[in-house]
Amino acid sequence: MTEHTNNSDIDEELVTDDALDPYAVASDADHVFWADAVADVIESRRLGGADNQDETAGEGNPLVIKGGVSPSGIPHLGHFNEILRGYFVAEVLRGRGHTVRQLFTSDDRDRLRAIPRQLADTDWNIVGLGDVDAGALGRNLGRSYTDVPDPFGVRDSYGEHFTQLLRESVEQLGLDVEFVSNTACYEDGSFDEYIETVLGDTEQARAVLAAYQDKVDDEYLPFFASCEECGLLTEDITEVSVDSQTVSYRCSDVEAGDDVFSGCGHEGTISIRDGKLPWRFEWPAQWALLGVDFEPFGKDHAEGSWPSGVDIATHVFGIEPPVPMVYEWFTLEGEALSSSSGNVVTVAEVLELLEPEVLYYFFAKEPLKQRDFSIERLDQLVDEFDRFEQLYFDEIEGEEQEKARANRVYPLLVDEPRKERIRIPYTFAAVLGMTDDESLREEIARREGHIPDDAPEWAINEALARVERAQTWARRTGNEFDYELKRSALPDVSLDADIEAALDELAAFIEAGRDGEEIQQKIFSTARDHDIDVSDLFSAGYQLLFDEEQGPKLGPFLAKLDKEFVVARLRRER
RNA sequence: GGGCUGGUAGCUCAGUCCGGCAGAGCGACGGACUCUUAAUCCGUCGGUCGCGUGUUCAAAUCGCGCCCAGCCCGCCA
Repeated sequence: MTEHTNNSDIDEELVTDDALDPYAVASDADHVFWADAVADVIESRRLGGADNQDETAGEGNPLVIKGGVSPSGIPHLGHFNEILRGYFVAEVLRGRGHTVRQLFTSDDRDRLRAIPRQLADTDWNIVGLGDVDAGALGRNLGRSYTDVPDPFGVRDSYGEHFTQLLRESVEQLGLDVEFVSNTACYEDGSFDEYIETVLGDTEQARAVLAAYQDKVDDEYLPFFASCEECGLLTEDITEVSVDSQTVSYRCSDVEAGDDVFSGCGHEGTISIRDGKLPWRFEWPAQWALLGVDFEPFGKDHAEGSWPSGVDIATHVFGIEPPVPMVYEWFTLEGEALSSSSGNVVTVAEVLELLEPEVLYYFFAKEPLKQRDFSIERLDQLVDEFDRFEQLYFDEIEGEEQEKARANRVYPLLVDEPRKERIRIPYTFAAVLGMTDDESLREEIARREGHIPDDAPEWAINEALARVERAQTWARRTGNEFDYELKRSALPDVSLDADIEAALDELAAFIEAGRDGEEIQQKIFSTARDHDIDVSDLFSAGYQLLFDEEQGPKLGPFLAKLDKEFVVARLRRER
């Protein structure tokens, strides 16, 4: 039981109901996977009620899972909580025989409140404000995202641009999610009846909301109008006519949080389809319109919006609120994800670094724990996933609980569990990434025992695809795996005379045509013959090839490169 | 003022709901592999489980009180 507020006006029965406690829903001792606990609550709450005989949600009456965000800027990893948390619950429910629709509302009638420092263009290039007409965006502050022009001049609006980018990420993840535009719902009249309900009994609306917001007084009218003259979403509603579905307004300044947006002073009358409900009413109206059964949301909504939403759903719209779930926010490299500040990582970027199933795995972890997504330490996440996968296939030992968890969750991460799949350890894949020669990559991976002799072709191809990703990771982070063959120019290296003599001998040996093992042997014997430390000779080789102190197993690597280049390089000629 | 999460090995974390020998991966160190790779295999080191207190035969785990860190809400969405 959680007290959301100490305001005595609030309906005690509602807020003490565990099924409506967004912190309690996902915690259940009987399940190893949180989504199972959530599904239990959804079944008992939304299907098993006394006035509902349906035990299974079928085609005609599916369960509805929703998420949603404002299209305020670059869609980043954190936004995918709204989709992937719901996805796992949807999959669990489908596994129990229910039909489930997964929806995502783009809250695109919200106001543009701040200009992000970074934007992404139509092709996902991250650009700064200097690359767009920032002044034009600034003049549109306070207007709906769908009333702000697309800064890249391609799509109909700012809102549509960023919604489309989000949709592209969803498609990349192979998810089946129906997008709903809030603006479209206003424009086509879908919200009419809910607006009429709110504006038709403003006494009731005020009475309910007043328990949560002190600014609600006897004059308060819960509606924003889009000014005909300047487009500002103004809150100064002077008159409401439910019968004619119009509101009159004065375009006054708007204070929204810390921001103030100047109104033009225009007075006019508009259709209710040209305005919007305040968020506190709009959210429950979405539940009512779309029949939402479950909705995950960030902890920012847990204390204000959610309890008031429950109250409004129940007492204003007369519906059951959906089953809720709070998720904690991710950080990126320890810092808050933020579109506006530009500390973001996109799904497209992440998928260049790891397989989709690893990203799914990240989102399958406990929702209430704060987690850091660290690109610097991405190898740890991938290793963890690989281990999880091996637990599922009984390839390694593990504690009972983690095995149970792997058995339950792993099948939800992949299209189809395939025991024959091959995973090259991520950091080793990064080592392989130092050469662009694909046959050499495969040969080294085979030699090191990462690819079995009887491996199917598809498994080899998928395993080697990780090499590209790990290479991208190494280059992006500039870490210790970020080295590449310095083929075009001789690195600036100073070597002792005895080392140089050994290199010359090695070059002559290689020039005669030798295989990898022979060369490897020769490195050791040459070092002995010249009475130098073996590691110094290896180091000299790595410096000449990579400008690094260390590298891959040298003999086989040299053998795979073109002989002419290797000989010349060892002789420090080019 | 309120809420959430975390503090367990050098690092990242599991275990806490339901009390029963303190765990994993990585790193480090040592060794093996005719060979000092960043591979593979074997092994070793490493923890007053944030602090205090209560309950208990038994506490990382339950109760109470603290400390530290991060985040959210306090009327924007």
